Amino acid sequence: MPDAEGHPAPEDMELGKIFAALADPLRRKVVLTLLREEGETPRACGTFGMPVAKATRTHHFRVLREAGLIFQVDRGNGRVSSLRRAELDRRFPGLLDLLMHEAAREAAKAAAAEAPSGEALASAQGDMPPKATARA
Amino acid sequence: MPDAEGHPAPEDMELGKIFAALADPLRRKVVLTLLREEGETPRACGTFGMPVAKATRTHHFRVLREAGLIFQVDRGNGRVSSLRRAELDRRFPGLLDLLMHEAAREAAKAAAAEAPSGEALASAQGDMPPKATARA
DNA sequence: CTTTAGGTACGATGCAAGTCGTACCTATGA
DNA sequence: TCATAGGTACGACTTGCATCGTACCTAAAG
Repeated sequence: MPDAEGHPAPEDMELGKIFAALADPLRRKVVLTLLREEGETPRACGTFGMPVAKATRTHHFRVLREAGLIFQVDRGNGRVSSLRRAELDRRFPGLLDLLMHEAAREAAKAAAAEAPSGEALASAQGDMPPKATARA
Repeated sequence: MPDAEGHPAPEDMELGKIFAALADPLRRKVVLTLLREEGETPRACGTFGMPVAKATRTHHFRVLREAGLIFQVDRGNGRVSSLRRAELDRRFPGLLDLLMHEAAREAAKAAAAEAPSGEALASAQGDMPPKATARA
């Protein structure tokens, strides 16, 4: 049962909603960013560089929140979002690793596209060790 | 690059399409069925018990095929579908485990709803060992 | 060869999702 | 106090998705 702010309890999270939320590339990027910056100073909602209007941004964050992926809390003026990592790892083990794995793969592919050294290209085609060698 | 029948190569599979395909409960059920019956005699398309019309079934199978989740091949009269398990395990490691884990959880939850023995109910709330104790 | 069963193609429809503009609310800061 | 920045609520629009009926195709069965 969700709380007043619309955060579902782990046992109420639905895989269908999780998948639907992560099907959108913008929302996937937000989760990835949160995943990478875990432990750092929490980000404000509008600092993710989403190329959409304010209202659309609110919509995307609501989808992420109601699916159970992120936790939002008011902080003075704005509102900060954080990944519900521990709960997600329990409820959907392997989900976040899947996202990280794909992000690493895409980063390697992008690197190979700019510096086609053959070696990087080959590793971009298959699977790769969890080592993100992004270049930008 | 997809082949003539619309099967994408592993390196062309997109996580967004995979998530979008698996966001639908009917399609998720098909993948789960294929996953459970791996190695058995291949199923025909229409034997999955989908409560939809023929045209709708074709649509769902096309989404699964074009996402890269299933492989379809004509066999005489009908057409049989099989899970692209090896390729999926390489390209998206943990994805199928995630589906199996959730299926086991839902099976345990359904069992607890009919036989509330307390023990099964407690295991249905948290995580559980990969042991599907479905009852129907 | 005709029938029949399994699937696809095409077009139509209803609904949900992504997008935006505008108005409104709430803290912070001048 | 007033202005401003960060977010939400609401309504509207557009696109895509799930659904279906119908027509058509192909192979097995008779």
